[in-house]
Amino acid sequence: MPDQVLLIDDDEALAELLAAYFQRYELSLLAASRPSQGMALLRQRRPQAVILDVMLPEKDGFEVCRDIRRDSHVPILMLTARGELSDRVVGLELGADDYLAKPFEPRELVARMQSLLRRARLEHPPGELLCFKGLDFKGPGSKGLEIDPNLQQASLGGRPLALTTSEYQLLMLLARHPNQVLSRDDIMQALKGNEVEIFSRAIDISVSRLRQKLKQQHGDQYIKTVWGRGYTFVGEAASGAEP
Amino acid sequence: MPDQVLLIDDDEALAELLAAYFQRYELSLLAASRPSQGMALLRQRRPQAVILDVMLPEKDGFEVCRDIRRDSHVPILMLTARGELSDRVVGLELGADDYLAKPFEPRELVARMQSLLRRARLEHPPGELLCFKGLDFKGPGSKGLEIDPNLQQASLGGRPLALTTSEYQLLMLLARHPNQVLSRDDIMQALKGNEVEIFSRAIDISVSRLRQKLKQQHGDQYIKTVWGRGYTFVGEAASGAEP
DNA sequence: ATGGCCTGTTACATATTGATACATACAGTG
DNA sequence: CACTGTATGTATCAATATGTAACAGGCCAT
Repeated sequence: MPDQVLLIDDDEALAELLAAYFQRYELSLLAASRPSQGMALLRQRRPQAVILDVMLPEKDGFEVCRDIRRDSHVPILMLTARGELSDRVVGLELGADDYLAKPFEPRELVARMQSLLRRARLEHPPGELLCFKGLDFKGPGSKGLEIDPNLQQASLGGRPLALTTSEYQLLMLLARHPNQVLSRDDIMQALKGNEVEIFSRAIDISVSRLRQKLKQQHGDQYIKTVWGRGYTFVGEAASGAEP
Repeated sequence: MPDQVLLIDDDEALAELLAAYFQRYELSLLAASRPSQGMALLRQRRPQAVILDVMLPEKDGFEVCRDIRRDSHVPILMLTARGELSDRVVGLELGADDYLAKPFEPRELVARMQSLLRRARLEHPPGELLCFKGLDFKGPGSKGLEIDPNLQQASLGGRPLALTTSEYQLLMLLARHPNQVLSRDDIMQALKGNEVEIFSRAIDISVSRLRQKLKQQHGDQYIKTVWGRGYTFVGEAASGAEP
């Protein structure tokens, strides 16, 4: 079953062109020329991704993006006017996942769309619980760290952690790559998307906050700093249920 | 014996170019133009690393990457389309170890490959605890030196050591080559890569600091100096868990 | 608007690392 | 053995990287 992509753009010619193009890559295109129609299709057909033009009748693409984000995490690729970098920044903040400046090569759109779809599929390993052994060898009752992607909920030693969204995402990212160094850049890319400031301590701060919440009476931590390179999650995977 | 690297890419010209280039750096190249061929070579020849293009016939590089990861930890360097940062994210999810955007300088590919190979040589098979008998024969309670690659944690006499990243790496390197002289150059290569000053006392200083942290009341030390040649780790391996 | 939460920035405290400098150890010389 | 040139040990300093408290702006639900 091919992935379905919803295009919201009033350019009918583009819609036809893309529909033909997408077929070659086993993608099926749903086209909506107006936002209201797009939102309706989104609810009815549940596409795997959305392509959203910035210039639209009724309301602009940013508002539509925000509307979509209110009740869906569907990947959104925005078509921005040529090189409007500020558009990209705004879009980012509203939750878009990628951008492409008009005019573009259809091939590039397909490539980026495939990339988005891949990412989305990867990020939704349905229901798989991530478990790691406890680090404090003294306490026998400790159940270690558990991350539940369904509930977006992590718990330590059986007690739920009150993590914010970004803290949860950071923990998830790290935990899915145990014993692997992730550079600040990698983390930025994964969490924030492409357009990011080179110099920022944002990641350090997030890690610091996450560590504090993960630190119950342990001296030890799941997140280790690799000086000059980045951060690493250390932890032995534990099978779902405890013996 | 040179390291063998497997290239999976349908660009024959690139394969030839790289083969010639690699020779100069004592690397040998195995080329496969299709994923199926690549997987076969991977099983037969057991290369030390893999270079994987994203755009491939049959199936894309991401899928191949995932396939490889199903039964191998071999280091993978992915060649991504220009600037596709989201590809980088996806690759990360799938377990690739490094990325390079096309087009690239062959020299850069070689550099990154050497870095990957070095890292792979340094790394210990996951999960295996390195244990050495205690050196102080007076104290019977001593549990000696233990290095846990999972937790990136070394402990002496049962007490965890507070080692910095580079101290831990140095200890790991030495301990993985017990009773073998490692020159300062070897150590530099292994820990820092090629981009280092020829003449530097950095290693001596690191060894000095590591020795201080390893020196609990012992007069004796795990790390011996071999005058004019380098350093050696002396220690009798002890079986994994002690009662 | 108001207040609370989330998140990034600024600013400063610490930690890590390598260079310099000097003390000491070693090997070779007479 | 004393002397010399070189290698090594390590204290101290400086540059850079990281940790985190305090602050501020944005967003959201009243």
